[in-house]
Parts: sequence; C-alpha cells; structure tokens
Amino acid sequence: MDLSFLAGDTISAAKQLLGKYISTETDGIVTGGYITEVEAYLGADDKAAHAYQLKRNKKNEMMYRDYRTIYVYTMHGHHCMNFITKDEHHPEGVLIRAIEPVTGIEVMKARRGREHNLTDGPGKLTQSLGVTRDVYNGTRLNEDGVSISDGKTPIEIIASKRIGIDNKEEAVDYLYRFTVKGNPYVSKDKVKREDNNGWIE
DNA sequence: GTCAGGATTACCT
DNA sequence: GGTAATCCTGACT
Repeated sequence: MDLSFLAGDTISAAKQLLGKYISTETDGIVTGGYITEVEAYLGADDKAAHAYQLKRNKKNEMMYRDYRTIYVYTMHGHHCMNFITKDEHHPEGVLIRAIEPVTGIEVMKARRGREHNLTDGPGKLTQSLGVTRDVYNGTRLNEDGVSISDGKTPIEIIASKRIGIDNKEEAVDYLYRFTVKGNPYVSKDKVKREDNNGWIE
C-alpha cells in the first residue's frame, strides 16, 4: 500500500495507523493483527520524546532516518516498536502500543507463555510478533520483515494522555495517545467493549 | 568494569 | 493503584 501518509504530520499519521493490518515474519512464521493503540512522539519540542531538543545518540539514531524506517528500542527487558515519520531533519515517530491479534494466535500464546493479554501493550505485542531489536531495528516497512496494509476503520478515535512518562513536565498532558473506541485490545484502560470491537461494519 | 536509567509487565492488596 | 522484578544499553559523575 501507499505509505506516503507517514511522511506528513505525525499526529495524523498516528491516527491513520489505527486499524491498519500489521504482520511480521519471524523465523518463517507469520503473525499479525489490527493496530488498536498508538502514541505520537514529536522530537525537538516534545520532552517525552527520545529525540527531545534533537538529542541524538546510538540508541535513537534510527529516528533520524526517513519515514518507513522501524525504530526498536529495549527497556526493562522488553522491546518497543516505532514507525518513523517525516525525514532525517525531523526525528518523529509513532509508537505501536497494542494490536488486535488475528494471525498466528497459537504462536503468540507460545511466545508469550500465556493464553490471554497477548498484544495489549508495547512490550507484549513485540514479544507476540517476535520483534527484537537486533533483528528489526532499522529495517523498513513493507521491504523487510514488517508489513502493513489496509485493515479496518475505527468508528471513533479517542485521544488521551500518553502512558509511562510521568516525569516529563508539560509533555505529560499532551493528548498524543490514540485508541479505537470500544476495542478491548488496548493497554491500561478497562474499556467498555463495543459491537465489532469498535470497527466500522 | 561499573552503574544508573528507563515510551514495561505482572502480580500483589 | 502500588510495586517488585528484570535487564539491556550507553555513558563514564
């Protein structure tokens, strides 16, 4: 599919990613699902972003690539996956925080070592999809192991505060987290599940 | 070599 | 909702 929407405004790119079908092929096994939760990170002026004030180091180097680049970082022993937007002068990206599992659910259960909560958090979905930093950091969407394509369309998108950035001053209050209203496969919130998980039709 | 710092998770009350 | 577990990365007060 056409990924040029990732080259534009990061906030609207984040919203447009909701509902897209994401899949990975790890060790020859395909797993995938529909994106239900994302967060935007805006670089230079965003205190919560790894690239705040254009800070640049080995860890966040991939944010200074052009759109379609995948940025994977590790923390607390978990991996988190971002899609980079814009270009090398604007280190912005979208953190994929949760998906609705569709393909390879049995494999996800095996990788997670549990039956439920397979993909409702940034560290959980990378584990289910087999995404690790050593293999996926710096790879490119629809060229390497990670693919996205058209999937579902949300009936309504909810904007809320980002998770896990409690010490980032005013950036704490930015409404840069976007979820599909009524979809149960999101982190933190205990949402009221709606018909068809909040997707159109 | 050492050490502090996380865009987390899971399990407790 | 609170907190312990966990653990890799990167910089070096």
